[in-house]
Amino acid sequence: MKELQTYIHSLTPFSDDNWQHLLPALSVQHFRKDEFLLRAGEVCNALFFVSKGYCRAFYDKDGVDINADFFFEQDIATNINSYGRREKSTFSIQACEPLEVVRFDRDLLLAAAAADPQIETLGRLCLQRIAAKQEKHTALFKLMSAQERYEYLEQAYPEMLQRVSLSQLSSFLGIARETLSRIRGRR
Amino acid sequence: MKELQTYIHSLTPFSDDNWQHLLPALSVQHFRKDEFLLRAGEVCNALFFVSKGYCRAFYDKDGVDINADFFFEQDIATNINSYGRREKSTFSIQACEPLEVVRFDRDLLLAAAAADPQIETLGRLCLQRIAAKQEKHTALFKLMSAQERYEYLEQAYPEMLQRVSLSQLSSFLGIARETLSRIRGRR
DNA sequence: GCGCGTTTGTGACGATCGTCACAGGATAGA
DNA sequence: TCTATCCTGTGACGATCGTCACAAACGCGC
Repeated sequence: MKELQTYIHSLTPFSDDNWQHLLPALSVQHFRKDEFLLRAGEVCNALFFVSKGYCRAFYDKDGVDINADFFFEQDIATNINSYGRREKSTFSIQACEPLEVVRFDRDLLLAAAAADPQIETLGRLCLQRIAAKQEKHTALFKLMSAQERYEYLEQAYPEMLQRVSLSQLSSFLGIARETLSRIRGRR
Repeated sequence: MKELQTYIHSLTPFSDDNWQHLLPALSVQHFRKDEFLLRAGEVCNALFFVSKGYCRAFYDKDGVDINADFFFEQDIATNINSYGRREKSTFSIQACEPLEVVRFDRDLLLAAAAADPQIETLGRLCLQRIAAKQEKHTALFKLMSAQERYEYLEQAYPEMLQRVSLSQLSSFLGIARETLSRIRGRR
């Protein structure tokens, strides 16, 4: 919870009163490694603020995992298409380590936002972050080769390389595990 | 303006009163083909709702245009990273046809949203749309080969193939113009 | 320290895709 | 109608990357 408060204050002014309005929508949850926060096929009814550990979003492509995204401390994990449009999720979200999150329940959050505009603002700013992250990530694939994508990650998000295994990273970068191993080798 | 009203009503209930609050932030603008809505290096101070025509967002990679996105009628064009975080834009936005847009001025919009929560809600919903579009587009590159990406576009956004030239489409799909020509050829 | 499962490295080979070069079509303006 | 320009198709070739197979390294529990 403390981490969340810090995060919120970094985004927008937020009084105790605002916090009291928000609180009913929140719950702290714990997941063991490999447990699911969201399963493909379900409709996503929550945002998950990561306070400890990390998780991944991944597609199942013909029985093979393809990682869409990783969410570390202070990231917000969700499926926007599912959360926003009430569609079935096309990917799953799963803990990669013992995980602690603050869950934002969608219905309760909407009620809180209707009662307190500052919460609506917070929601908008979170979405801005999420959209910005996506915008950057998509650019990787348009502008860079496999090797360049890896090198970009190396300098822009070095912590990710420390925490995520090569096999998991490869599909996130859209390349084969073997290719990533070779890219890393020649340096 | 009419198109914008229809669009807004499709997102959220919006009274005349809300509209009056929003109006000062809006202006209708016209661009000739090839004119710029935003240039790389500038900070993005507006959202652009496309009412007629279409435009593109593109990166300059070593002097070559790489299309990041296309925005058609009822789309909202902007650079989220620049608009949200006040960073210099890494891409430009340019009219591909004679273009009519409704410009949302950032400062005036923030003021309007502070005065009227329903405008804040509208902003959140627009961002949700933008993020959802990005989420889907990124998935293309992780899950599909060049040919599959083209075929996906063919069935999911057939209008795009009608309006955008093959050369422009190719960089959007992350493939060479020649390759796209061949993909289209074998069918 | 030993064994077992998981992760990473490597070799061989083929498929896909990008690059360069050029030719044929389409389009618009004089 | 003629020409200049832009867009699209196509051939040849090489680079990159994926796939399959297997070996080496690592981590973890006993």
